[in-house]
Amino acid sequence: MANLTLRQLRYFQALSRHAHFGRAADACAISQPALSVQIKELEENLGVQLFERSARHVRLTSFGEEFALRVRDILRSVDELADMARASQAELAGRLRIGVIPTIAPYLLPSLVGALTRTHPGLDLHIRETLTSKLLEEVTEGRLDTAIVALPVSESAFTEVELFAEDFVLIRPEADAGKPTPSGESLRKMRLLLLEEGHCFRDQALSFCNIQSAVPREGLDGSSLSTLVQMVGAGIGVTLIPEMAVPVETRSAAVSVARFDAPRPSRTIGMIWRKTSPIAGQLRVISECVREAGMEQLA
Amino acid sequence: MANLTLRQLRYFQALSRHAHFGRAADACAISQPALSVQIKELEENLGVQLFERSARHVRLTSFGEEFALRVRDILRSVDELADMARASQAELAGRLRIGVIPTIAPYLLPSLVGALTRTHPGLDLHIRETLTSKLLEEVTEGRLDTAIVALPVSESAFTEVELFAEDFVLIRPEADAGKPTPSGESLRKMRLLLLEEGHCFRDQALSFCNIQSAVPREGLDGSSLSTLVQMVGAGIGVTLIPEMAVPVETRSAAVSVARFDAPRPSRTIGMIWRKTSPIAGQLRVISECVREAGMEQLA
DNA sequence: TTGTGGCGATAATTTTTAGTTATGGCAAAT
DNA sequence: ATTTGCCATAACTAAAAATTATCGCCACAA
Repeated sequence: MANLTLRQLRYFQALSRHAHFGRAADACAISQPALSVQIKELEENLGVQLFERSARHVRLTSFGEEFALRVRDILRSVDELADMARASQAELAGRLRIGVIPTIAPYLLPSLVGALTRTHPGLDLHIRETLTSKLLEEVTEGRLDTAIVALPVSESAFTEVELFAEDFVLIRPEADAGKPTPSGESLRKMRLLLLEEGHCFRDQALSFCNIQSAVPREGLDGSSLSTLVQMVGAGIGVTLIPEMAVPVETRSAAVSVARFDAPRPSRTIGMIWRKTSPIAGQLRVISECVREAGMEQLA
Repeated sequence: MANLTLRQLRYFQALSRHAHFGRAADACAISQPALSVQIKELEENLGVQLFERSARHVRLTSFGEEFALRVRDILRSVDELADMARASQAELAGRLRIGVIPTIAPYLLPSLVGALTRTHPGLDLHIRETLTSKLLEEVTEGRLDTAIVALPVSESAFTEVELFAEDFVLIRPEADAGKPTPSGESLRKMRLLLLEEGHCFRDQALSFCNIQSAVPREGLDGSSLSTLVQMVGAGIGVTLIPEMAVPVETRSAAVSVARFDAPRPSRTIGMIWRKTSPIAGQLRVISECVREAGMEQLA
């Protein structure tokens, strides 16, 4: 016994509406025998007569009437599936899950979220801030659509796009303002305050100073750039922060900002997503928005 | 562009459950390429990617997840259609619309309804009592499944089954009890009370008396057998009623019952339905119940 | 009665769709 | 570098659904 098909249900609906095989077949754009056969098979599948045929009339049986009610709902639901798909096709709409590293998020998100919701009102933004390793894991698992991190990530499963480069700047106590800017190497002799293990920026900073991250250090780690800057203001030491954090973090702290001479330390910020992501196209558009938001912050 | 099919939705569901083409294909009892192709066509139909395929994983897209929810409901509804059909197959269940003529209904229905609901609890009985002409029309239009009427009806679109014959009896004032039973012909000279125009029993009675129904008569028509009997009790005249009505109608009236000698007047009661009725089989079973109920009344 | 016309069923055939097996390619793992 | 697992593609076969042609029934008219 063959299976129930949507086609049969559609033909059934046409016939129940027209109560005439010929006209129903026309409505379905098929020949009358094709309709007859499909209706017959439908009835055989169900083991129930749906229509009563007499020489003069075609009429739904009482079972057929009840059947028709349910079929109507089913066909409507099916058509809605297609509608739903079409609606979701509207570019840049629907849920978008972005992960951002902590040394970018506080400075980039305000303008980024504003820009995205303004230009793409259909977007349902979900933002998650955490360390790079977790972001990569979540993107891999499909729990995030994309992440904004420092490049390179070098995972072959990901597409990487570069967004912008940002320099590192030295934050010193206010009293040090105007003193010559030390080199990376000479930072090793100062009390350099860094983020906790796991932050990519910690490693980037250490690398600039040519320090092995394995070297044990006591009590000099902060959990955020903001904390580090406050510690500098309290005279505990000096720190490095990315350029983008400068306006926010130095606004209300008694510190001075020093920029390095070339070769200036810097990092590249980029966006990544799974190469297999179905919204790769949309993500590329999003990445342009992110770049603009970043450039604006850096200007 | 081809159409969405239930098959595709079923395959989609399997794949969304197994997240693996090979295993999902097994579950559907088809080969892996067949599944791949159908899923691909589904995605092309919708114009949306439902699954994200990477070398290691198959995963629903976020659209796919939403899609899956709806698909689940749709497939359940479709399966229910088949269930519904199967359930309706249980003989003698579901709605049954019976029409009955007024000169039978009050006497037959109590025992008939009791018997039917007792022996076939699945039945949803709808009973309508009206004149034969209306019953025939409603059966023809499919608004009734069957009707209990006096035969013959002689409509080629109907199946007729004879149920039982019932005699006509003469109802006279109590004072006439024991007097010789008059012949049909001699009734013409008495004040014969009859039902209104339209009742088949009126015509049957007139025919027994060899009276043309066209003959005008003044003020002697009653709207029910009960009224006629009451009128007889009041000394207004005599009347004929069918045998089946005797126990009920003469119980509390000051009248006498006289039965005719052969050839005794009688009529045949039967059941009719459209030859094309899908429940012809069930109706034949029902007709046996009706016959039994009738015989019981006549006993 | 005897056409006759409308209408649905059936038959024979073709076209379309779905499925099979065989094979390819790619990324991950050894 | 090679193997392995897994999905996609190709070529081909089987099954399903159309098409056209035709039949048969029944109501209605001549």
